[in-house]
Amino acid sequence: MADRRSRPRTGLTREKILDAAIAFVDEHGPEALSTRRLGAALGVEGMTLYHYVPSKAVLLDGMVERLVLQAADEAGPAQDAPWTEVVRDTANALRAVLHRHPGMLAVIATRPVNSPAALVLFDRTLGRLHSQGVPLDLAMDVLNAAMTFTIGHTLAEIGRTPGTPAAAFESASPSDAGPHLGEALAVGAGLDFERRHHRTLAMIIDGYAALAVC
Amino acid sequence: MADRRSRPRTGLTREKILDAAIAFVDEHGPEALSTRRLGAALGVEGMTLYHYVPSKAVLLDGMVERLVLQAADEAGPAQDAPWTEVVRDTANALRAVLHRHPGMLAVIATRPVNSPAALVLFDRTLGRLHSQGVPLDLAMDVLNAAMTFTIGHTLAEIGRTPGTPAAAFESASPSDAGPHLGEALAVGAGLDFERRHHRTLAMIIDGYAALAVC
DNA sequence: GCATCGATTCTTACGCTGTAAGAATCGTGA
DNA sequence: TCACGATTCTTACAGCGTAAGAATCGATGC
Repeated sequence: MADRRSRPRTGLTREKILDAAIAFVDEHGPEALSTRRLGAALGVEGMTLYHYVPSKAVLLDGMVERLVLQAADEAGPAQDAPWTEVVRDTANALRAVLHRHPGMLAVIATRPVNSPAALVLFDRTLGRLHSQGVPLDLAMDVLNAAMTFTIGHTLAEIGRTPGTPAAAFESASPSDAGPHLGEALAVGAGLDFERRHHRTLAMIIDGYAALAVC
Repeated sequence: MADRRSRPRTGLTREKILDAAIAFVDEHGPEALSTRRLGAALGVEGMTLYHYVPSKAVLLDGMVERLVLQAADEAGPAQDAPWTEVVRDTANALRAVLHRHPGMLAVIATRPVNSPAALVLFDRTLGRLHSQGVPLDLAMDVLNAAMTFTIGHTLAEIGRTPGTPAAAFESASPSDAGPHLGEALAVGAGLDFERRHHRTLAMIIDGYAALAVC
């Protein structure tokens, strides 16, 4: 354990940098993230970060991976739950994490999740479904559908441009939205995103459950 | 019609700029789009664009709006089709447009679609569903679900980082992907994205159709 | 034809970005 | 104590978005 000759002077770590970067984009938006500003938030010059992370692209990938791992932890260790619950939990955990880190949505949407850790997680979930008799191709499809729907839905729910924190339709007043949309908004339709997500997710899962039985 | 005293010297137009910008991101990726480079592609200095578009943010919004209008045109004028067909056509048209302009995916995912034109279109589709007896809140939900799923699904399908044109799992060889994912890929599962999109979309639509009947 | 005017384009400049290269600094093992 | 290596900072460069103003061009009024 003495392979490191000297210790960091400020306790800086790749993980600390990634977490600080996630906190930073949550507070200031992804477009405000720069090496110099992130360094300043960590009490360090911008170039110092390059000793821990080779480039900004890798930094962003690391942030995404951190979120994916967090979502996986959250999905809970209900190892023997029926696969429909597994899929539902996974999607809900992803949604919860994205809600807790709204600044990361634009990042995760713009960047493929190809990190080894993410693949391992995906594979593990795939295995859970397969062990319960779900054919592999259906397992791939229902997982992919649940995740992609969740990301798309959360994208529509949480404002996407950093300056526009409101959801897609909340910012539109009923007056300028057109007759039908205006009426729907006046009734309050389309604003309970959690309920809508839950309902559509159930349709997807039920649909694949019916396929898996046949 | 003589309110304009002088004519543009290179035939430049807001629309031409937006189309050139879309073509540019399709070819070089969204991160390569800069005012100077886009100007060069149009045979003009970068600052010239600011005479037609007030900022890069507005430029990006305009590009997204152009795509939305294009998708609406594509959905076809089957005015009296059953609402399930309307939803399906709308989602498929969106998917087709996104496929034709892969560089725009990151842009459209990062930017809310709040333009007046987009709202008018959404309202019109909402009205089509409502006139066939679909309650407004269900119409909102099924449209939102179909669109968000389509965007999320296409995000997962088409590589997201500009340097990574491959789909999410195509780049992962079966060997390093884990046992189950590896087996699934070896069988070729999860690669026919069009079929998968179509199938899950049908589940969503059918699910809401069942709700609308009750 | 010529002058004029306004629309269009270009030039310059500023602070910001990511990051390459190398110098400076500090904690630790010998 | 000394030297080494890990860590941090300094400097520099090209490119970014864009503010401000100068230059240029085409159509119009005389």
